Amino acid sequence: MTARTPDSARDIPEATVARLPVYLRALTGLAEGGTTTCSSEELAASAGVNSAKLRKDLSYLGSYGTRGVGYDVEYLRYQIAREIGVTHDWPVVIVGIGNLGHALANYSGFRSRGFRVVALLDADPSRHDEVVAGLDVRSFEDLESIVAENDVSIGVIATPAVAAQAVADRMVAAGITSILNFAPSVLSVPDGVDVRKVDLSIELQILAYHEQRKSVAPAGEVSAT
Amino acid sequence: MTARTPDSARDIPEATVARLPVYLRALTGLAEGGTTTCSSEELAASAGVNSAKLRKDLSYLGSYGTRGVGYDVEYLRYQIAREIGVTHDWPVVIVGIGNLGHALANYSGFRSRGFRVVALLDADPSRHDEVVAGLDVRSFEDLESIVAENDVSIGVIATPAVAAQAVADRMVAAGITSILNFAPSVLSVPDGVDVRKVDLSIELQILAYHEQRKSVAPAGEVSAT
DNA sequence: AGGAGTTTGTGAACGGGAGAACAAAACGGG
DNA sequence: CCCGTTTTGTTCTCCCGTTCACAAACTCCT
Repeated sequence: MTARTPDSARDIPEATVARLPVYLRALTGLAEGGTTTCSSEELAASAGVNSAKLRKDLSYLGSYGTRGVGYDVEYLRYQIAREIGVTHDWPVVIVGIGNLGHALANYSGFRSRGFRVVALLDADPSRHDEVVAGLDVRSFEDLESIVAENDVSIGVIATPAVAAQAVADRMVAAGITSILNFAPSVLSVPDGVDVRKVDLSIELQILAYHEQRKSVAPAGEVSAT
Repeated sequence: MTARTPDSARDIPEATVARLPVYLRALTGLAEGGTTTCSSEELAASAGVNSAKLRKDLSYLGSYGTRGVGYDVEYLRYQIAREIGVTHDWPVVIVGIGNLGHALANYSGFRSRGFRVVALLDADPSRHDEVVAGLDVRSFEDLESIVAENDVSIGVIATPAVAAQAVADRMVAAGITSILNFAPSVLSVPDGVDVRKVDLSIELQILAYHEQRKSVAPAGEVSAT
C-alpha cells in the first residue's frame, strides 16, 4: 500500500492501470482489423470508455500520439504492453485443478497475453496422473522447487475456500509475490505481496441487487401508495 | 446511469453494493463457526475491510446493530440478504459450455447463494447431447422459450469473444436485463440492461504491472545509474 | 440507581477519479 | 508562407468514496 516511488516515479493511478489491459485488447482488435491509425475517439469506442478518460489515461504513460492525427495502433500497443510488462512472458502456477482450475489451465487468453502456465498443482493425489492442457498435474509439495526453477512470481489459487489461506501462505513462503485468488475467502498476506480476488458469485449478487430494484421501480415511475 | 430514485429512494452507493456480498459471506462464516454476535471490528476483519467503512456501509441499510454490543449475526445476515435480493432464488441461464461454461455450471457457489442454473445453452450442435452438472446442454435457439418459461432475468455469457455481442443481443431481445460477461469483449446493450464483466487475463495483467514495478524498485531503494 | 466502559451510527474533512473545456501542436490547402 | 482544421495533452471543477473523530446509546458492575 505504501507506494514508494523513489525518484523516477511515474506513478500511474490504479484506476488507469486497470484500464490499460482493456486498451491493449482494443488495440489488438483494431490491428487485426487492419487499422494502422486511430483517434482517441475511435479507440475509446472500441474499449467502451469516454475519450477524455482515454486520453488522460494515456497521458500518464507519455505522449505517444500525434495531434491532429491520432495514435499509431502498433506503436501505442507496444508502449502499453511495455508499461504493463507483458512484452515478456510471465511464468504462472495454478493450484487447485477442479472445474475452475481446468478452465483456467485451458484458457487461451493467458498464453496469448504473455502468461505461461508452467505447472498445475493439486493436493489430491488421485489427480496427479491427469494431464490437463498438456501439463501433468503435480503434487502441491513440488511448489517450492517449481517456483525456484522457473522463477515464478505469480500464483493462481483455484482451490476450495478452506484451503486457500494455507496455499497462499505456502506460495508466499516459496517466493511468490502476486496472487490471483478465485477462492471465496479473504486472504491475509504480508506487505509487498499483491492479491487480486475474483469472485464469481459476488458478481451475480451485485446484478441481483440491481435487478431487484428494477422490479420495484420499473421505469422511473413508482406507483403512488 | 441516470439513477432515478423517485421518492422512497434509499440509494446505496455502488461501492457499498459491491461489498455487501462480502459481508454476507463473512457473516455466513461466522454463523457456521457458532458466533451469534459480533462487533463491527470482528466482522470487518472477517471481510477484510476497515471497520469504519463497514459501519458506514451498513448504515445505508438501516440501524441493525446495538450500541455497546454489536450485531446479531443471523439478523444482520438476513437483512443484507434481503437488501441484495438473495432471499429468493434467481433463475440463470449460461450460454457457452466450453471449459469455463463447464466450471460455472458446476460451481456450487451459485446454488448456495440463491442462483439456480435453469439451462445451459450452446450454439454448437455437437455439444447438445452432453449432460453437464445434471442439465443437458440445449440449443441456443431455445433461449427465448426458456427465458419466458422460467422468468429468467440474468444471463451468463461464457462464449468466445466473437460470439458475445450476438448472444447479448439475443438475450436482451428475449427479456434478460442483467448480463454477466466472461467473454473478453465490450458489449453494447440498451439502457436498463446491466452488464458486469469478468476478465481473467486482465486481472493477471494488473498483477504483472505491479510485479514489474517491484522488480524495478525492490524495496524503496533504487540503484543509481 | 448511577457511572464507567463499549460500540454503533454519523457528520465532516480529505483524497482521487471522472468529465468538461481549452490551449498546444501537427497537418493540409491555397 | 500563412491560416483553418483536426486531434492530442492538460487544467480545472465536481462528485464519489474513504477515513477520522465524536456524540449517542446500550450494558455491566458496584
